[in-house]
Formats: sequence, structure tokens, C-alpha cells
Amino acid sequence: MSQHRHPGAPSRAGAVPALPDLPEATVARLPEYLRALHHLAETGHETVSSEGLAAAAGVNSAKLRKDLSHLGSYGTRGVGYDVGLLVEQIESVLGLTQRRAVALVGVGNLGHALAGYAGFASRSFRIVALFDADPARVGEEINGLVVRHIEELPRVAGEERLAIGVIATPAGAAQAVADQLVAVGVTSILNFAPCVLSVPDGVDVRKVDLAIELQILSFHEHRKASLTALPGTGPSTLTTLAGGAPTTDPQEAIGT
Amino acid sequence: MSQHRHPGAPSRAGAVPALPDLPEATVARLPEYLRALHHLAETGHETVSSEGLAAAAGVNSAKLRKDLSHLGSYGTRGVGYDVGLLVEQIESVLGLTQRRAVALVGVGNLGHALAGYAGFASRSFRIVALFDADPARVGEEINGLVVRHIEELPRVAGEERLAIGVIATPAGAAQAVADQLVAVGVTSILNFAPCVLSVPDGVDVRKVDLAIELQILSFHEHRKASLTALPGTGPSTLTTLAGGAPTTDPQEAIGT
DNA sequence: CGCGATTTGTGCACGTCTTCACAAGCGCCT
DNA sequence: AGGCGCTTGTGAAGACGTGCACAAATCGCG
Repeated sequence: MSQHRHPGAPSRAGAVPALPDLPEATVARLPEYLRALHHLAETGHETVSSEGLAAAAGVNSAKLRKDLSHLGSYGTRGVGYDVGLLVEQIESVLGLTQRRAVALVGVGNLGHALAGYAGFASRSFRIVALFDADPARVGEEINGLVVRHIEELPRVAGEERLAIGVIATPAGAAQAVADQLVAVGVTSILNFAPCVLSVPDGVDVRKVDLAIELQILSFHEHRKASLTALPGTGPSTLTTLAGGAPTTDPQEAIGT
Repeated sequence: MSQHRHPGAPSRAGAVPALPDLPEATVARLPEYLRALHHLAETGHETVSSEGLAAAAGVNSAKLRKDLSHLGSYGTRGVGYDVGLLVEQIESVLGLTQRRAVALVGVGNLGHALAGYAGFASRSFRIVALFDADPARVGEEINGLVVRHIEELPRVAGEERLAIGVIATPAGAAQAVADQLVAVGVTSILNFAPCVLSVPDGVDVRKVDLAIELQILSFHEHRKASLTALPGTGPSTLTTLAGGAPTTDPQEAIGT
């Protein structure tokens, strides 16, 4: 997916706890735990068991405990986890104690929605600039931010350190935009354009592709449809009694 | 992630090739290969080597070959893969030869953008209905489709078999919407709401969460920032683009 | 103070995914 | 025809992620 080639060097303590070199799969789940914890805190829970938190986050409880153990978590045997403490721990590990500046490039259909999306304007992230290459869109105001021309990117980056770049342009423009973002020092990119980006080592790219998600779902629909005719887990003789029952689901076929 | 409890029963051949029980990781990459192949076809390539296709899709060539071998692919040693043939194979496996009806629920900020998103209206997917619970939004026309009230879902589902439901509502409404979708026979859900959905076995859920993506990137930013001060084992990698970056990144801290 | 109920943290085994390395197959050129 | 270079397909090994099952730890209560 993206490139993480941090060497196996022992983690050096800075001002922050330790950076215990978490497994990527764990990192991907921490935000989900965090959301569940916030929800628990709002509903008055002070502690939570691994079972309860796991259920709220939609994972196995053993997996959750192992994940939390990776960040040297402080749970109490026989009691559970302190919700507030765990929130702090996870936010600290994820680096959410600092507010990061986000730049959004491409204010088309999707970009426009992202600019106004609440999930982006959380406590830890702030959209500081909107860019587009289309002069017709430059100057438009969205959610209190004025769309600037992409050529102004270096100037904006000079005023404020941009931590994350979000690309919501058409596929054809995405690579050029990525290059420009990297050139001004951005080391994390969230790519909504349907194409692969090539970036230098040390730059992280995460991709969100709606069409791909649909196609994956399509595969499972296809699989399930071809399974509906199965006799079930009977005593296995497994006579392929397919007979007349066609396995094709009754949706319109597309002519090639 | 989602629940796939297809038994280890041998795949039964229907009218379709075979359904060779692909690894989930492979399935997730096939759409990327497909996109790269379409691009190659448009630029006049008739064959492509695993090396070339892997580069275009941003993966390792060995991984690509293993992926393709899983679907019993027809490559030619010494030559490569026939682009057109491979496109057909992958589309067949993904079930893209049938057009699937998509229903979108929640026409707010994000849902509005999704309704107009080109990636959704591909050859294999067609948005057939938009729903919302807010009476103020019902009746609005988006991209040639009229927003209906969510209560009309059963009627629409009765007219046309809905294959995929897309949830773009606030988190609070998502579970109820999911239940309604399942009730009318939808077995694949793409969830943009920031919450976990609980669905019965046999229903696939894929989740897209923008806030989570940002938080994962935040973690890596955090990690990289705490690494810049490392003495570095030898002359190694560690790209130092963006010149003299100081140890602790100079972003404003958030008071707890 | 001790005991039992409860829950965390983790060693271990298992399954999945990735990567290497190479034999087998194909086309082309001589 | 034969040999050579190229590319696929795959066995095997390693890395990674998951889940079980249980020991260790803690609380509450008699």
C-alpha cells in the first residue's frame, strides 16, 4: 500500500512516550477504538472491559487486548480499562494531540463535499487551504475558505507547515498534484483519485477509491449468487445435482 | 472487516467459469489491475508483462502473478498477458458482466457528492434510487434522480432487485438504515457513516471512513517526526526532503 | 485474611499473505 | 531443428495477523 521502511532501530524516546513500533493492522484499528471510547465516555462510562469495547468496535476481544497491549496499555485485571486514560493513550500514540494542517486539492464534485465534511474538521485536523486548477473555481468560498489556484501552493506551504494533502482531482491530474505536494514538504497524502501515485520513500499515501469498493462488493454478490443453489452442508456425497437450477442471478447481462 | 463464512465446500461450476474461492487480499487488488488494464488497452497495448502490469498497478510483480494464477489466468510464457482477455477474465470473476442496482441512502453533504460521482455510474453499476429521511430533501432532483423518502424503500425494492446499498447518513441513523436495507433483501452495503454496523450473516459490509484515514496518516506523521532526530544507522534511507526539519514538529499542541 | 469471581495480558498454534527463486514453457533467430 | 532469451506459474520459506486458552493480577466480600 504505502511505504514504511523504518529500520529496526530501537525506538528512541523523545518528548513522547516511546513509539513502540505498532503493527500496521493495529494502527488501522486504533481510530475505531477511539471512536467507541469517546462514545462510551459521553454516555457516562468510566471503565470498560475488553469484551465491551471490542463489541462496540466490532472486533474480537482477544484482538483488542493484544492491540492495546502493544501500546503498553494500562488496564486493570478484574476491572477493565479506564476510558479516559485509554482515550489519552490512543490519542497520544496516534499523534492527535497536535493539530495538523490539511490542504485539499481539487474542489470538484467530491472535493466540494469533503471541504464541508465534518469528519475533516475535528479537533486534530484543520483544513487550511483549498486548491484547484480551474480558474472558474478559484475565488469561490466554501465553508469559510476561499479556493486558491494550485500555483499558490508553495506560498501557502511557506506560511504554515502542511501535514497532510488530500487529492480529490480527476485521475489525470493526481500525479502532478502529488508531486507538487511532495515538493512543498507534504509527507502524507490521502488520495481519492482513481489512480496509483508514485511518491518518494518516506511519503505515506493512503487511497480511498469508491469504484473499487463497489467492485469488491460486486464480487461477493456474484459469489453469493452462485452459491444459492448449493444443497447446504449435507452428508457430503456432494452429488452435483445442479440439474436445471441455473446459478445465474436474474440481473440484466451486459453485452460485451 | 466483513463476514464471509462461505464453507470450505468445493466450488460448484454453474454457467460461470468456476469461482475458485479467491483470497480476499487478491479480490481487493483485482479492481486495481482492471483499471490498469483498461488504461493499457486504451493506449494501444495488446499484451503486457507481469512486470509492466504490476508497475501500473503499484504492486510487486510476483504478487500480481500469484493473484492472476488464482483465477487460472491465461498468460503466455515468454510473452505476457493478453490485455483484452485478461480484462474479460477479471470482469467475469468480479461479476461485472451484470449491471447491479445501487441504492443510495442519505443525500446530505457527502451523499450529494456520491450521487453525482462518475465512478458510481460505471457500466456495471447504476444508481437507481436516492433516499433520505428529511422531508425537506425529498423531491429534490440530483443528476436526473428524484430523492425519495426512506419509507419508500420497500416499494422500490419490490420493483427492482437492489444489489448494493450505500449509506451516507449521519452515524446515528446508519444502523436503522442498514436494518431496513437488509430487510428488503440487500446483501451488500457500503457504509460511509462513522460507526460499526451489525448485520446478519451473509451480508457484506465495507466501510469507508475519512476520519479514520486521516488518523492513520496522523500516526505516521507522528512517527516520522519522532524519527527525524535519529542518528540513522549509517548512510541509509530516511529521505530528508524539506530541508532542515527540526526534531519536534512545530505544530500547535492541543490542550487537553 | 483468604477465597472466589472476574478480567487482563500473553505464549502458542494456526491460517493468511508476501516474497524469493527457479523450473517449465513459449517464441524467435540462426 | 536447436538453442537462447524471456516470461509465466508455483513450491517453499518467511513474515504477519488472528484467536484460543490459560496464568497472573486485581477487586470485593465474608
